[in-house]
Amino acid sequence: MTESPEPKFRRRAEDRPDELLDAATTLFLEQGFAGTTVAQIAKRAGLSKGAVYLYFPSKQAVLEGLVARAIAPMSMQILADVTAHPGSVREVISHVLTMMASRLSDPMVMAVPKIVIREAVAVPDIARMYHDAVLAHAVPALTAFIQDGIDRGELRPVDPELTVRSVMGPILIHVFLAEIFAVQPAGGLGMARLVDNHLTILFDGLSIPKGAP
Amino acid sequence: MTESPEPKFRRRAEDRPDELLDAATTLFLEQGFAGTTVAQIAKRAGLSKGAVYLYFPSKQAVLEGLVARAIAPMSMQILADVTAHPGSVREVISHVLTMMASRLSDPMVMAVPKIVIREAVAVPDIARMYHDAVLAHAVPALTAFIQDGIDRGELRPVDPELTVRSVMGPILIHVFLAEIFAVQPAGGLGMARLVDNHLTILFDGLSIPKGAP
Amino acid sequence: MTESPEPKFRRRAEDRPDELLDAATTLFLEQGFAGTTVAQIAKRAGLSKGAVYLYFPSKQAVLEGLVARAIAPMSMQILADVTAHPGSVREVISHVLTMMASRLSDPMVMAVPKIVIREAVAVPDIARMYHDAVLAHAVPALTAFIQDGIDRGELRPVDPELTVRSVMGPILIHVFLAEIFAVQPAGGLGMARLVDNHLTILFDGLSIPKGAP
Amino acid sequence: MTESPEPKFRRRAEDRPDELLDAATTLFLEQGFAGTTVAQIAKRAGLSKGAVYLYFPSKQAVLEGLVARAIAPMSMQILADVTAHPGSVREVISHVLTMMASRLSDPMVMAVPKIVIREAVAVPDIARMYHDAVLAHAVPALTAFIQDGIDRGELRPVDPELTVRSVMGPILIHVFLAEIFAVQPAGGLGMARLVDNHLTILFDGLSIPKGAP
DNA sequence: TATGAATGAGGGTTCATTCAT
DNA sequence: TATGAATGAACCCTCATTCAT
Repeated sequence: MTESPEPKFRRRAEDRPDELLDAATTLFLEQGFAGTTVAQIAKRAGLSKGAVYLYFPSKQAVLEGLVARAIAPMSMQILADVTAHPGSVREVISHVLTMMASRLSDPMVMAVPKIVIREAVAVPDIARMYHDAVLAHAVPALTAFIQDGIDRGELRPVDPELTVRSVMGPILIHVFLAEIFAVQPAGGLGMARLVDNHLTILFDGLSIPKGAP
Repeated sequence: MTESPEPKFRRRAEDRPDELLDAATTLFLEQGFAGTTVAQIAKRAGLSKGAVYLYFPSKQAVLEGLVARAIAPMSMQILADVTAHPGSVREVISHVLTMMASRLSDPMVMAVPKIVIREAVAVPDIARMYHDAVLAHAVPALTAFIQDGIDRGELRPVDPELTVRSVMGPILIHVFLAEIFAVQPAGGLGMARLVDNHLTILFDGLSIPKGAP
Repeated sequence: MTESPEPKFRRRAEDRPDELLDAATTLFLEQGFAGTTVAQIAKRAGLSKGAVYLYFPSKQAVLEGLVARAIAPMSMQILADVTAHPGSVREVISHVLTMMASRLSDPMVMAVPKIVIREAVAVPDIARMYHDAVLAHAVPALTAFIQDGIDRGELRPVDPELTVRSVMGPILIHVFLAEIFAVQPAGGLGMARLVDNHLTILFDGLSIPKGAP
Repeated sequence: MTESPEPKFRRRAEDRPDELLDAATTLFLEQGFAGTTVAQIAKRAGLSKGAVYLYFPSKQAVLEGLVARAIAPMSMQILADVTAHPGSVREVISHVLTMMASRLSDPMVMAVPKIVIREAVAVPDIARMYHDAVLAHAVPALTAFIQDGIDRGELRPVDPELTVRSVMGPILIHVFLAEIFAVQPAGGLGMARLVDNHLTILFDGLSIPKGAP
């Protein structure tokens, strides 16, 4: 085979879809789906406008593709975190939240859920994709995990399905407040401190124990 | 003939803006801002397209107007709830969350925050409006309230600012899961049960007290 | 009779058309016909938009009305100046040009011809109106007057019709250069100086007479 | 088959801008800028409406482009005519006026100044463009040329700046009378006769010399 | 594979004109 | 006579998509 092994200035065609998805993710995040033109995506990916249609049949397909690409690993991760519990409930949840917090701190990871939330109304497909691939797995897994903790006598006998909201909610709201409304605590995002504070409340409660001195 | 059956024109319509805002709220919610045309808004409000511009200088002004209209009462309510605390911290927070839960169950009340979250990226003005009018008041008020509880020895010495996330997060995430991804517990939305479950965890913690039999 | 004899704040209805025409003249001059809205005219005349249509059937009718109003006196004046010649050709033309120069220096007098020239292309009616009322009288009158001068031996045997251009052209171009392109001589408009200079050339020629010492 | 009969698309069309400018010139002339739609321009140039925006960012840019295109050669020509004077003042001016008259007789040449005069109010940019590119060069050049003639003793000691009006005015007014008001001498436009008549008056004056028999 | 000229439908906005009051 | 809310027809401009090369 005569062709140069590493052509510097020609990307390999099979990288193109990913490059387009990267470009689109950034742009959809910054400007919204409707506010982003195909030309902008193409330019940012270093292609011509027409070439985008060689890889995706429509602009909406780019959006769906970007969600699909992000979903797989995310779904895996959460399940892995929850399923493999090598310790007490508190230790596992502590680990899951810490992992989640660190991942959500990465703007590129946050990007896709934010886009999904924004565009779900107009493109119901992607809401369903996200639901089916992420939530439909993660929420039941967490629910089962909490049920397990109750069954084993580690946790108070709460409603496990509703308790999932208590476990995840504070972390998610923290991130959304910061991302959407730029509402941050005095000292910066401080995800570690947040997780700490949240875990204390989550397991020990806000109230000072009656019997304490 | 006692009254004209269908007046083609309505004159001196000082409630036209409100009718337009109602129409726009529904449509923005269902189709997004970009996906809604001025003609649709007009039609739903029973006007011609051009008449919209008698009341709002632009489509974006309709969006801003709709947010502005919703903001005032919302901001008042939250503050009123938090400021007037006629009981223990637990009682007040219980009351606040119950109120909030009941209000968020009303689709027309949820509509505006959902629209704001969706459109905040593309129209930063409305994110700022919402922040300034609602969050900038509510979050500090809650923070101060929690600090107060700590000072009075009712609450564990947590970080009050971060704790606000623990107080509100679960309720908000519950609603969002339901609204955006149609994720609901087995028995329906069940806001009352959610608040109950959350309050138990929030104040008493998930863990079963050590000293318990 | 109880009503006040001089109602201060109610203009008499018969003044309305003139007030509208005044307003329109200023606005058309500043912004062009297409660039002026009926609402602007109404506002400037102190009426409501709808009231304009009580006096003029259309926006274009306002334009035509404004031209018609200005045409009558202008046409009279020129004819009077030319027809009644109480002196030599040079004296009469000197007088006509001086009169014309002084009138053209008045912005409100210049306004209408400027508007006509601008809008004549799009609204052929007003070109014809202006032509019929002003030019169709003034040009032949001047032509006849020059022919007369030739017949009486006062003027060189030139083509009288073409000579009208030589008589009027310099003055008109001077004004247009100033009005449209803001091209003025060093010392300001200087209409008197222009007329002087022009008359000298017009009657004596630029060339220095051969027989002069 | 030697050639495709009617190519639906034309590619790599670097003369599209010129075709658009030609189309726009005709239409602006006939209907005015405001009275011409982008669709009309496109249709006349054989393009779709949207394609116009591939070549010009706005309708106004088309207007400016059309003026810019016409300005360059016009400015050059006038300067060349005036600067290179290979003869007496009378010979040069005779040549300049003849040239000018012949050029102004071409409707496509007259088109641009007419458009500029019409639209200068609404789009002040083009008045300035025209002034800077054409008048700011031509008027001073003519002024200097006349001053030169005076200095060399060929011309009467007139005001050279004002005299420019006397030189050019009659020709310009002749054209404008014809173009705008369809006022023509009995025998048609007759530019040659006009220039002749005007030159005689300009250099020798209307008056019959005193000393003549 | 890649380009970019070209299309054409559609949206926001303006405004002359009408009409109920 | 006077108002000004309301209409509806355009118009400018954008942009996803197509297609000849």
